[in-house]
Amino acid sequence: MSVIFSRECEYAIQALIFLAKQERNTWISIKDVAQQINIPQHFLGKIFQKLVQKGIVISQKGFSGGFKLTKDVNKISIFEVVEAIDGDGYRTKCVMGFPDCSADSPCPIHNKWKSIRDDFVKLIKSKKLFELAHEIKKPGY
Amino acid sequence: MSVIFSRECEYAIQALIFLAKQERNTWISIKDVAQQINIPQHFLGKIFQKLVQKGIVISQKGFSGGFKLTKDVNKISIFEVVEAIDGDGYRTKCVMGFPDCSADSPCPIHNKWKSIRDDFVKLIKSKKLFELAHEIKKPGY
DNA sequence: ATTTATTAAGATAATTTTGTCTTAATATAA
DNA sequence: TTATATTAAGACAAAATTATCTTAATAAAT
Ligand code: SF4
Ligand code: SF4
Repeated sequence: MSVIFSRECEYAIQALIFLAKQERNTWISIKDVAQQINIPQHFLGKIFQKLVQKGIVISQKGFSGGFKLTKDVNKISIFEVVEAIDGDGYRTKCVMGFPDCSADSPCPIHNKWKSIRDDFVKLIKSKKLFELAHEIKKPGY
Repeated sequence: MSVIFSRECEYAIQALIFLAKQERNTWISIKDVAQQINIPQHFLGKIFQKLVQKGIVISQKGFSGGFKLTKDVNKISIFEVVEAIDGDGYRTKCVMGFPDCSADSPCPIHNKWKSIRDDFVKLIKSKKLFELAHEIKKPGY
């Protein structure tokens, strides 16, 4: 199992960090991305389709087409990517899986959990692709 | 998708909180637990098998058999339950899914993430079934 | 125009997770 | 000793997630 994000979402983040490292205003093909960061090509294709729909990347069909980011790399946060792919479940649902609990009479872990969760959301909102692209050192990046 | 723990693990936590609410030293049947907290009976059966193997509950076959907690309710933490069912992946793997990253040269989110994660582990280590059983108010509990 | 490299999209498949069914073993009660 | 209620265990099934394959649409280069 993954930690918090789905596999799909993890791939999205990794792929966008890769895109953010490339020269701006050039079309990068799925094939390139998938090969370089070593994730399944066609699965990534579908992920990119979602990201196009959400306005995070733009696509160009045909010869020497591909994808590029719509906004500047310092305007796209991890949070945005997660919302686009996984939605908000990770920050709205009960961590112990209790259904129908809206914390009107919170259990002994709720408030602390909420604070931890909020810290996490703050973290991924603050971190932009820019920073990660700049600093991350992985094989192929 | 669940938040952090697998469904299986969420069920385990819920079931053990239920057990912790029952009178000590009485055998509680899977059927009772499953019906009361509204989770699949046979799935819960397998979960309890794992918990028996890990020494968190003890089982008694046959007529008027069932399960009960081995230790006292204030000695079993959520952390213990999670380790038994989900293992340690949630606190050891990369949150963005990068393989082969042991944070020797940490990326811009690693340290903050680590600190948040450690807070969470501390939280679930500190909360015992006792507290939750005592305070949680859910239908059927 | 034709070829080629690409995304888009849908069908299919594999894997993992979750859930159900069935039978055997076992312990109690009658 | 027989009937009954239970866990144990394994087979099976359904659903969700992840991954692959195929074809169509499209755009550029020749
Ligand atoms: S109060 Fe407790 S049980 Fe309810 S949603 Fe919050 S963490 Fe879950
Ligand atoms: S340093 Fe960054 S990429 Fe590496 S494990 Fe930590 S969070 Fe993941």
